[in-house]
Amino acid sequence: MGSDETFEAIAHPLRIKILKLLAGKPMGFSELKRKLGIKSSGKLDFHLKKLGSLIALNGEGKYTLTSEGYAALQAVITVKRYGWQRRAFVINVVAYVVAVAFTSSKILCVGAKPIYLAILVLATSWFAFYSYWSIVRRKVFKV
Amino acid sequence: MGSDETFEAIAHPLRIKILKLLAGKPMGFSELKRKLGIKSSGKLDFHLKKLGSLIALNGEGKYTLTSEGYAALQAVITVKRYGWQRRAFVINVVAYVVAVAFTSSKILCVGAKPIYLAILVLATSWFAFYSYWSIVRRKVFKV
DNA sequence: AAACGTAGTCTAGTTTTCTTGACTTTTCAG
DNA sequence: CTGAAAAGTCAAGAAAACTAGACTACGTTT
Repeated sequence: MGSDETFEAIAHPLRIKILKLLAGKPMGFSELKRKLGIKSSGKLDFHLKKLGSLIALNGEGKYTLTSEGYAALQAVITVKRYGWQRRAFVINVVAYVVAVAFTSSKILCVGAKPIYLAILVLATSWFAFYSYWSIVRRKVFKV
Repeated sequence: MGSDETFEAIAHPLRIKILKLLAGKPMGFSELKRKLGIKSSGKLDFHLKKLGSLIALNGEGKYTLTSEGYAALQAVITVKRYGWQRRAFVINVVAYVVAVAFTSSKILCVGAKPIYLAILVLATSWFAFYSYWSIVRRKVFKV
């Protein structure tokens, strides 16, 4: 499934709902129909087919998200929450902070002096500020 | 522009082409028409309007990408190249490695013993392996 | 056997999206 | 001033997306 088709697959609200429901747990045809509150079987059939390789049937004959479907849903949720651009920034900062915290704890374990921790904290602040500033300067975020 | 509308805006191949062209340089109406190889003005007009806040007119009356449009295009390109899921993984690992490299250099500057560097390298390997493994185990990537 | 629930398919019609082509308006060179 | 190119607008038709509801098939319950 190319990206064109993926974007098209999630361009309809009902299909996003389906992805969200299936992220909760695998479901059969009728259960989905009930949870979505739709009366027409044809309608559900139509949209399930549009979802293509984002969903699949498991051994018990229930619909599940494929890895592609799970990832597409994550993308929708992230974009809804942060917008397209903020995403990369948030992920980067969080990853850095986690990494530094982890590193700090390792360093402290072997009895390093607190100066190293201070340096890490300063480095983190600098990294966060610099990242933010460079993004602001490039006017990447909306105002 | 909400994410639903953004997904819809880029759900058509021609509109993705327009974004790509405008990423190259700002263009006027006729130049876009020529580059896209379409004869109908109405068609171009229609799709430009669908793109909504992803594009805007600059001072010279040429169409340009807004920050939102640029970000949407980046998303399309990234999805095309890596798929939905690999993206977050790649960003995280790269961010971690950069962060650790940066931290290492700071630590070495103040004359720390090489043991700290070794710990960082081990931690990095562990982080990379663990991330990869947890993703593989959850079958997030396609095979 | 009859009724019920699940899991759909199929068709026909509605709505929305997309495309065409004719038309307008502005700008700018000759 | 005139003609041509740029930059659109608009209405109408074609195409695609969407929906409703009837229909099938199969296994379970009564």
